[in-house]
Amino acid sequence: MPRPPKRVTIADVAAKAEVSLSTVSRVLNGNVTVDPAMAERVRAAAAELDYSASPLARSLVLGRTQTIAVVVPDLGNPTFQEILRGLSRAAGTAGYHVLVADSAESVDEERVLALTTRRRTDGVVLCAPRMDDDALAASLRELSPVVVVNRDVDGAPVVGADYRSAFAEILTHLHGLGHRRYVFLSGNPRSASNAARVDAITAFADAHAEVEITQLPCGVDVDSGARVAPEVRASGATAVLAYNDLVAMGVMGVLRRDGVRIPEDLSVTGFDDIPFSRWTSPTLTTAAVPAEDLGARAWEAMQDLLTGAPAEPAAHWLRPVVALRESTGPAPS
Amino acid sequence: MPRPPKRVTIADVAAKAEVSLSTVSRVLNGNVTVDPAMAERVRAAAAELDYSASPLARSLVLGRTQTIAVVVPDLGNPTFQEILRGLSRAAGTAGYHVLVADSAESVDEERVLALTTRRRTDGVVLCAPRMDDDALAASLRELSPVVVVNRDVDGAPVVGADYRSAFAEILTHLHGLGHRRYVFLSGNPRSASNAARVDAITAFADAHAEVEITQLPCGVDVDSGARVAPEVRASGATAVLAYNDLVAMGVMGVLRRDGVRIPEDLSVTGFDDIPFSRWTSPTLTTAAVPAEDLGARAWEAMQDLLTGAPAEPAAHWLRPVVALRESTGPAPS
DNA sequence: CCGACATGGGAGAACGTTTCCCGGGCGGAT
DNA sequence: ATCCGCCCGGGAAACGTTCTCCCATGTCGG
Repeated sequence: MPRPPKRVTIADVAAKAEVSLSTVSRVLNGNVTVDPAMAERVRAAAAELDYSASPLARSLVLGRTQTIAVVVPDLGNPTFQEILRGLSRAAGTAGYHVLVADSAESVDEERVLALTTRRRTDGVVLCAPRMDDDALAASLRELSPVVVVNRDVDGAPVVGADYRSAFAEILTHLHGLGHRRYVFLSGNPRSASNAARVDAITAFADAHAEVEITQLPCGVDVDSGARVAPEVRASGATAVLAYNDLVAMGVMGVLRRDGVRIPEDLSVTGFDDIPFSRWTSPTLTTAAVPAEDLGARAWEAMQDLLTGAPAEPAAHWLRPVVALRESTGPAPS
Repeated sequence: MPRPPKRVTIADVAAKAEVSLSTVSRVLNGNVTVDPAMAERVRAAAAELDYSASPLARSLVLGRTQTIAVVVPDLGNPTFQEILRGLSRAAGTAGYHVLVADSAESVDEERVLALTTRRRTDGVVLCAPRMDDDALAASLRELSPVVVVNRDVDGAPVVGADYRSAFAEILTHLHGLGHRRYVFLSGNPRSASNAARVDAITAFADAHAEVEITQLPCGVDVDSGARVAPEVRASGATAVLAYNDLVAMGVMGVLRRDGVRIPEDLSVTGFDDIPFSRWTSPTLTTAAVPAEDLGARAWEAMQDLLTGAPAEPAAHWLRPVVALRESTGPAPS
């Protein structure tokens, strides 16, 4: 007898307990009062048959799936991973499941993924969406309820890190150390968090006529940082603003190998405060983005939407905290 | 008129195209031949109404959800993240969705998560399950189809990295450099990948009577490595086998600060070949675990199960490749 | 003692699909 | 020309729930 893969259904329980389907449902959901003896019989039967209601059928009739979708541009990105982690754990404790989709940085994929995953879930969290403002605005309507992470937009609750002000803080720190010539190693040009850094730079340059900030297209990983090291030296800048810690480490690695002293000859800053930044030599000045918190907050926003809580599509901007370490020092005279 | 959130259903399409529900379904699924004119009418109506079938209702009647679940002990772990990434992308291109669950290293959670997520999906991928052998064997039966990653077990396809032989290779490398006294900084005692390392060590010690290997309970992150640095120095070993790259970096950071020269005084090895290991000073000898590949392979195994392909519950062990770098050198005489 | 009302359980519709089963129409063969 | 068979499309069952309606029973008050 190989396998009767017949799942046990509510009808089986009803038959065993000698009651109607309705009663089984009532007992198991506990909404209304049922005769205690009967209820006990039902519970016993359910336990004996190891019955649990089919989530599918349940979802179909109830119109909710107890699941939310998360669309991420790249699951390999540590920041998104942490956001996902925070989100997943928060949602998990609330009894919700998480469907994750990796758009592989493709704008088209992102749109269709959001749409298709939305249909099997109760809501969507868009992580740093890459699509342009118009497409995003249009999407938000059909995706509702939807929460957006790390991108400023109207029409949905927003949760994000305030890269702009954290980056400004780093700039101010360097300025205070006497630096006047900076080079910024930029990341993904279409990402909002890159734009936020550029904003901070522009504002800073406008406010301080004496500073000169050049931008160098780079990338987001260690290898990218290593690659641009020669250009950094050639730039003549005294301070390097890396897009993130990985880039900073890449550039520092090569520079040190070439005999450049950090921070005596050149100051370097990172961003994200990944664990290693405490252990590089020199240790890295950077800003800690509360990514896991971000995920948890995103869940809260989603939960509010789901439970129809007071409609306040507000934006929550969490301020990264800047960690000053050894890789920044006074500008060489 | 705020919102008639009435979803467009197959009946709407049928009405608009003036055919029966059955015909709409037939046209849209394209299984059987339908009168071309009729089919065109149906397609036009569907397009106009922007109709797409409810995945829920579809799943209910079809008995499959086009979704698989992945249960992971900790989404914060870079290895699991990469596995998830590979898995997610592979499944995505095959039109499958991925439900992810973080068990937060809890054995109980792991079991119930696997069970509940299984019910809303077509199969489960268990990543490095923490539960004991008996519980796992029992679970496998009720979870089927199921694929297990990074843990050796009967009763399901297994995909994993061969930590054991890679670790053995590192040991052999150090032995060839003249090292005889080793200290191993162990990770999570209940994880299978830690056990694999211990296996390799035991076998190596058995085969080489002259070597002495002590174990030091440590952890899996940078801070843990930094913490045990004093004990490492006190041990008198000439080679340190860190559980992974993070630990290696932690311990190297503190040792170098204390004036220990690496590799002249002490050789250090890591594991995982995270991107930074190429950029630490000295660069780190380690082994590259093909985690993303692992995820892709896990999907392939699952797909075979799903499509009822030739039943070969084989185990695929991917061999990590060892990268010899600057952190290992001849034993001090 | 009878009627009114409360209470609790059963029957069945609904959720939105897919697919089985037939019936009807048409073409080919005898 | 008639019959047989084939093919296409419609009706309805099925998937496994929840929930609304309605009826039956029991109780209490007049």
